[in-house]
Amino acid sequence: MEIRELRYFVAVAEELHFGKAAQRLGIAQPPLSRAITQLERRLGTALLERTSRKVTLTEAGAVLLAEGRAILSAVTAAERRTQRAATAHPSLVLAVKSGTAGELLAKLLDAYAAEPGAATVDLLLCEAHQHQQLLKDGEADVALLHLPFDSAAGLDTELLYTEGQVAILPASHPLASCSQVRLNDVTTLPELPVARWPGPGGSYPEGPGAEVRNLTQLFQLIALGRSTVVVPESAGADLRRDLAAVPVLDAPPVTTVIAWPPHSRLRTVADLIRVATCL
Amino acid sequence: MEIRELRYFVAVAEELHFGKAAQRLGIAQPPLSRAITQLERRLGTALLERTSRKVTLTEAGAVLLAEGRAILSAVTAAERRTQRAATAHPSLVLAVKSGTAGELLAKLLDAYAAEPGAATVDLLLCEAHQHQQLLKDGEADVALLHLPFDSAAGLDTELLYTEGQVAILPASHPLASCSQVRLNDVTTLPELPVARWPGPGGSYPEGPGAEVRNLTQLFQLIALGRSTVVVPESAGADLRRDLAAVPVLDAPPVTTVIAWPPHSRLRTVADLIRVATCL
DNA sequence: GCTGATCGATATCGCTCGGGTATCGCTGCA
DNA sequence: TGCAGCGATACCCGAGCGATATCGATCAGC
Repeated sequence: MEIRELRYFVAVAEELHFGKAAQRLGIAQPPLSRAITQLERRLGTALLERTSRKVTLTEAGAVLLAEGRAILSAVTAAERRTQRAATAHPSLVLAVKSGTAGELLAKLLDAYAAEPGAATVDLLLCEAHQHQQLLKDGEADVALLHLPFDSAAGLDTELLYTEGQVAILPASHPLASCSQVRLNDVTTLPELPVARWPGPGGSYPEGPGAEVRNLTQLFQLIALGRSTVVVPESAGADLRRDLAAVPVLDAPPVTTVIAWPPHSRLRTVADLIRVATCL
Repeated sequence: MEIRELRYFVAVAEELHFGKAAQRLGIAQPPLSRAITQLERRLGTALLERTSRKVTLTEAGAVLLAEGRAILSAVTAAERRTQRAATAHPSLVLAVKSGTAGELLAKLLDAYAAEPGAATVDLLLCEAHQHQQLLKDGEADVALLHLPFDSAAGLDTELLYTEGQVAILPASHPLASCSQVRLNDVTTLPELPVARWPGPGGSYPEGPGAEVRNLTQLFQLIALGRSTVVVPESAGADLRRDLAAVPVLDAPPVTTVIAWPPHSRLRTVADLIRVATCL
């Protein structure tokens, strides 16, 4: 199986249309048809059911689509990482969500900078849920992420920090004076619907709450008495005066982990991980 | 970058000899030289330093070797999994070390078999440290492994079971009557050197202890008063009469996890994981 | 029920490129 | 200094990839 064939197959499997896939690939349709047929012959199994009106994936095709996407990511990652390793002083790209525990990050960067032979660290600010793809595509070398919100599937991780969650409420709200609350107390307030974040696909889940993209927006809304949210303790530190943070007893703890692709052998990555776990 | 080029590069990088690599690949040396040169030109970076006497990897080459091996594994895995998905009733291959907690495994298999739409489960008995490669090569769909002994790098895992460790001693040994011991007490007995297991490479670490491959061999040795070992509690259950198990207070706990490749989308794997975590 | 549009498959051609053999040039060693 | 080992280069041939033209099947609309 060759990368070219895989790239072609993934295009067709995603478009479910030979013509459009060929256009996307910048080739004509007949060689695409032929390449897929040949791939099927090599594997000895049908990947697509085609009539002249509709193309659908077989079971085997669905499996190959998932594996193929991962392989294509790995290939672009390999190319990028190889090229970056060839530069004179390769920098280290650390992917973090904007809003990641500022103190931890500052301490980490300081401690690593003090290491002998430390590389320049480039921060790659990304949206939530994006870390994983950045690491798999080779755009980042290492990331800080928050379980269970972010997925660490297929990544190596080391635990850095565990914290509870707090509810952010308008300072004037009756619950704001409680010393602790339960999840149900805050998620079921009809006057303060819990805000919604974009999911992995970038689209918002259904619900009554407002759609927000970042903490500033969100805190504004809460201060206006229009919403509420449950966030990790560190995100609720240093609040505006008109907001209050109340520990939520039964919210799942949030774990900050440092994550990297499993076959990374860069000394700089290893150093950063060592420093991070010793903080 | 094409798979063919990657396969060629990995061969040369491993052999560090164009002639031998060409032989291993079943092609002549000149096209191999040319393919590597072309790969270097495409990536815009040198991968190998060559004189007419010696070939060495550059930094970039070392990175590409690591990434390339992973990609080649992923490709063979994709082929295998695609072909298996095409069979009428794909079975589920579960990789376990011989000696894996028998009771847990039996319960798991029983519970899964009771699931509606359960697939046949093929057990793939493997050596320690082999699981990971079996999953990455697509020979197994899911594995039971023991942290921190086995590495789960790049795999998704779910925790199943945590247990302490016990020292296995001859029943007649003075320590055998203690209710608990410390690691130091048993690992520093000059008359009973701790047995050695083969490492990830299949070779044995240095040390005074005997080399063993399985528990039966080992228990035999211990009964003869020639060795001792620290193993998870479950491996020390149902011992021969001439052996004793003593809890080791400060040995790290052993965690049995179920592990699977991160982009597995097989319903049968998902079912097995669900059953396993609900045991 | 016919007709045209849509879409994947097939036929055929030209050219690129991968693989082969022969040979060169460099290097370390006797 | 001559030889052996090894990678690079030169050159040739055939497989395979991509393009164009065309076919055949299926569905929509009148």
